[in-house]
Amino acid sequence: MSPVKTYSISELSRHFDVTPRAIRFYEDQGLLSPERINAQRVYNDGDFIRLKLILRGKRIGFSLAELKQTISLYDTQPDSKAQLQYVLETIDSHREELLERKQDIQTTLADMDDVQARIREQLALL
Amino acid sequence: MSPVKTYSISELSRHFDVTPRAIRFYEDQGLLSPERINAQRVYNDGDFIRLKLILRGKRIGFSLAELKQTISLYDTQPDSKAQLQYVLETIDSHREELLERKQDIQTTLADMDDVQARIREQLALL
DNA sequence: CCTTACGTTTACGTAAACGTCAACTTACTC
DNA sequence: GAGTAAGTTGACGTTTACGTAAACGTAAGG
Repeated sequence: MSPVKTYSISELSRHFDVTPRAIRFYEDQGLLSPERINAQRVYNDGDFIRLKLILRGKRIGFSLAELKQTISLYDTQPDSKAQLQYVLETIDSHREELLERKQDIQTTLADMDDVQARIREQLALL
Repeated sequence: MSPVKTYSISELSRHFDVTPRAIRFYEDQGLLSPERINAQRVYNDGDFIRLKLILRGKRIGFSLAELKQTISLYDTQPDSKAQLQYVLETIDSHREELLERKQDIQTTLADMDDVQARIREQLALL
């Protein structure tokens, strides 16, 4: 009875500005597994979000293999205390990586400030 | 007369934890051009810094081709007003890209917070 | 019924960024 | 001067992430 919103591959393709080929490739790699109606792929909101996470992860610099790990980590429902603890720690280590990359970006932005400041001085002398 | 500090390829390799093969590859791609003494590569402080920028740029997610552009942009001394203006604008567009990637990281960090919070709730119920 | 749009699989191609020999020279060290 | 370490240039191999073309199925519109 619940009317579930669905998407075709071309709708996703347009929405996220990626080729259908790329979306199918993510499925090959085990990152997506949409339903099928007559061999036709039908994506739901869960798939939509997963694709969003994939593309964001890619922009950040993670490989598809890493993203597969991460997303399955977020997806699955671990039950044992040990499993939950493990997930917490894994996220912590990912967090450190992200903070390092963020620091790289900050440093680069600061470098850009320096370069631009020098150029503006040059311009002032003309 | 100025005693210029120099480095061998293996010194750079150890310092930055990259293989000599990678360093030579960056040279092939026009990102480095060390001096030669008897066909042996000799790197100076400028090369040292350039390599540092290359590796940081790679971590951020730029391709070697992009880095070549960017670094040559920072290196060369543009003279005309138009050139200086062009450099300013180019840096601005790079800055926007970096801010977007930084935002991606922030969003991901926030997602991680959410997931961890939910996991801690789960743990509290055990 | 024909076309057009959209989708499918299979398979080979490709660009980027190195890894991995191989075969050789150069530079110390004993 | 023989050995060892470090460096050099090809040249081919490899992984990742798709692109591209071929050949075909399906559903809707005129």
